[in-house]
Amino acid sequence: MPELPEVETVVRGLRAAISNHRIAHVTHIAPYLLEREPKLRSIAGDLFTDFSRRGKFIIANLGSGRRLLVHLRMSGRLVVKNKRERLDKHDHLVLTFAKANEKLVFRDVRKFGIVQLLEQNDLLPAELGPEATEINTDQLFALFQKSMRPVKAMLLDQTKIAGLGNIYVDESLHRAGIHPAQPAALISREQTAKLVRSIHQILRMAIKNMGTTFDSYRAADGSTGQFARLLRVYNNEGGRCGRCGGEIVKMRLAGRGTHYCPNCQKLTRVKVR
DNA sequence: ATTCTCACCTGTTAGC
DNA sequence: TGCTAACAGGTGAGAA
Repeated sequence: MPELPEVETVVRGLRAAISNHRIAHVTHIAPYLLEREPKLRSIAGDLFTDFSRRGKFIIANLGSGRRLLVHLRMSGRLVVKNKRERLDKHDHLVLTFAKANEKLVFRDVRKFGIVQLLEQNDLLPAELGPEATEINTDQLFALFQKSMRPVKAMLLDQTKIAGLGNIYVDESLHRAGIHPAQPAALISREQTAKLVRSIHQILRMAIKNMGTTFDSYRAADGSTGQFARLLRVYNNEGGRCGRCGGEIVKMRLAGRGTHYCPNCQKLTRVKVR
């Protein structure tokens, strides 16, 4: 569910709400979470100093020098609530704070999400490419040159470029006029430059709109993202293309539902321009 | 080495 | 109405 703009929005919300909050209690720990992270209880007494993001990982820096790492995967949520608010059956972890009247609740219907504690010198559990917000044409073009994989598969590969997911890949490719199945190595430098601009613009707008909520995604204060209404192709099968008036179609590619405009995103067998 | 498919888990929706 | 199958914002392991 959450991609870079959603995760960034959550991180900003956490930063504003619970920076410098000391964790008093760790409760309602779902057994599956404790199995994956046996040291989870040891964050009791520690301090949330600040929050950051790398790709789709939320990183909570702790006073002890450790980091609490959260990945929301498909259906995870990290929401700050009033201490007295009732829990849901999918709330799998609750942190309460020493002074404030709030609690931090991790909810995850599908249980794909990850909560992990990193010691001071531990690396992130995944190797990540450059941030999608920061990648430049040289970097992306060099990646593209090396592979004939569909460009969509390349953009979804977090080890190559970090932060994009299914929504923003489809939106970026549409804005750049590139077919999702276009072999990466057949994309020109000029097209790559346009794609980089598209990625940056889409992500900037999505962050400004607090991300995209269809269903489960929520910001740290529980609010929904407003970017869904600005999507051009994602979830818009049968709709009109904003660039040419053509019909948006949906296909399956890289194992994912893929939305595009066949009229302005054409496959080419050779490198053009 | 690279790339693809499936599995993970629960809920919702489309189709019969 | 009720059942079943397919699908959902992600990614890791194992197979090809």
